[in-house]
Amino acid sequence: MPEPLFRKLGQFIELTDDDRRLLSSATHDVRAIGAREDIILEGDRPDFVHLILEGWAGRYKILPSGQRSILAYLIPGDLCDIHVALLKEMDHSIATLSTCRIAFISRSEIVKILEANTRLTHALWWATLVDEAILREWLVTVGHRPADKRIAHFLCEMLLRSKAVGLTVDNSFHLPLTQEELGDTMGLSAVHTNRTLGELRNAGLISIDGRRIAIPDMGRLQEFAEFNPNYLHQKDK
Amino acid sequence: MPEPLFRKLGQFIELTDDDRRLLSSATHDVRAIGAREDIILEGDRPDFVHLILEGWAGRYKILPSGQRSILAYLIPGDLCDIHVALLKEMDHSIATLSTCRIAFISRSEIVKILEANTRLTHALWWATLVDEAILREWLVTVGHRPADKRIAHFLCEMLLRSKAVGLTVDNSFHLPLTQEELGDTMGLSAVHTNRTLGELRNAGLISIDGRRIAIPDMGRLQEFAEFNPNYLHQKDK
DNA sequence: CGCAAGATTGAAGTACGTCAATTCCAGTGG
DNA sequence: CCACTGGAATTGACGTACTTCAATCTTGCG
Repeated sequence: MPEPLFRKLGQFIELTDDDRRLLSSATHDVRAIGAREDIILEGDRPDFVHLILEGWAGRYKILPSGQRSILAYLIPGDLCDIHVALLKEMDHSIATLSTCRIAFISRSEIVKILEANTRLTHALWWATLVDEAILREWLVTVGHRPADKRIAHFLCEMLLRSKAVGLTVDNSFHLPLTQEELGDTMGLSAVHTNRTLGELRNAGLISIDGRRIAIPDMGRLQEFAEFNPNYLHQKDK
Repeated sequence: MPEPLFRKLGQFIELTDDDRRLLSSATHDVRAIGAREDIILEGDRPDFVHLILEGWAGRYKILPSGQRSILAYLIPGDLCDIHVALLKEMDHSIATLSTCRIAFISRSEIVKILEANTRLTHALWWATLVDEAILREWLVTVGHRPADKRIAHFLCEMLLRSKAVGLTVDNSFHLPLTQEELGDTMGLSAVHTNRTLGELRNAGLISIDGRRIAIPDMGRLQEFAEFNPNYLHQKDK
C-alpha cells in the first residue's frame, strides 16, 4: 500500500520484503481528507503519526498579526510528525492543500517498528534529517535570495522531490497552491509573487498551465536559481 | 566531563550514572580551537561527531555571490553533526565563533551508544528534533517578522538556550557575534542590524556591554518579539 | 601607542509591500 | 447552454523598510 514511502526510503536503504510487510501492516488505516483541512494543530499531542499517500499537505504557523507562515510541504511518502513520539506537543500545525489520502499510524505501531527493525529506524531518521536539510536551504532562500531566484529555487526543489516519488511527467508537476500560499511560503506578498511568477514565465524559465508547472530547461532554471540539489540527499542523479 | 550535554539531555530524560559513564567515555578526545576556524566544510564526510563543550560555533552556507547565510548557532551541549552517521556528506559548513573546547567523538563510538542504550538514543534524537523546531521558527522570523522583532526574537531564544546550559547571569549572556554575523543570520545588512540594535537599546528592551547582552525585562522583550518559547521544548520554564 | 576590525552615522537608491480596481475562470444553478 | 458567482490572478499607483555606498568614530589588542 504505502508505495510512495517505499520509494522514498528506498533512496536510503534497499527495502527487504520483510521491511515492506512491516510498513504495510502499519498503514492499514487510510482516510481520505478534503483540501484545506487541518490534520493537526499547534499544541496538539496526537496519538497518530500521519503518512501522506496522495496529495499535498503543509506545515504552518499563524503569527499574532494573522500572517501565515508556511514552513514545509509534505508530498506522498512523507511522514508528517514522527516528532510526536518524542516531543511533548506540536509546535506548528499541519493542513492539507489538495485532497489527500493519508495513513494514520498509531504511536504504538511506530514504536513497534523502531524496536523491531534497526535498518528501518535508521531510514526513518534519515528522512527527518533530510527534512532538516530542506529547512536549512529554505532559510538561506528566504533570508538571502531575491524574489525571482527564491521562487525558481523552490520550483527546482519541488520538481526533484516530486520526481523522486514518481509524480512528474516530462519535467512537469502538479503544484496545488494559490499564489497567496506560495507567497506565505517564500515570505512574499501575493502581489509580488504574481509579478515574479510572470517574470519567470516571460523569461521562458517556467510555463504554467492551470495548477501544473512545466520546466522546459531544468539546467537553465537551476543555473538561474543557483540551485544545488545536494541538500536533498537523493540517491540517484 | 561533558557537563553541558548532561544538562541538555537532562531536559528530556533523567540521566542514570550509567548514561553519564557512557557519554563521558565517548568524549575523551577534547581539543581547543581558536575563534573563527572551520570545523567541517560542506561536502565533507567526516569521521567524527563534534560536541561543543565551551564557546559558540555556527552552521553556515556561502552563496555564489559570496554572501554568507548563518543557519544555526551551536552552544555548549550541542552536537554539531550526528547527521554524519546517516547522510553521505555535509550540506553545509560549521565554524567556531569564539574560542571553543570541542569533544571529537568517533563515528564508531556514536554507533556503540546508539546500539547500547535506547534511552540515550531517544534523547539524542530528541535533540535533533529540537534543532529542527528551531529552524522552523527561524524561518518564520526571517520570512515574516520586521527587523526589530527579528533581532528581539533571536535574543529571547539565545537567552533561554544559554540559561538551559547554565550560561546566564541575571538574564544576561555572552553573544560572541559581530553585527555583520548577526545580520547574516537574520537576513539583514550589517548597517541595518546596527540601526535596529540601536533602536532596541533606546527602547530599553536590551542593553549591550561589549559582547554581553542584558535583558532587563524578559517579559517585555518577549511581548515585543511575539516570542513563544514552546518550540524550544524545554522542560523547565 | 598604533593599527585594524568593528561600530556608527548620513544620504540616496531599490525591491519589496499595500491598497484598490479589474479581469479571469471554474463551478453552480437555472 | 448560458448567466451568475466567488475565489484567484492580474495590473497600476504609491508608500516604505530595507540596502548600498561611503565616511567617521570607537575599541580591542599586539
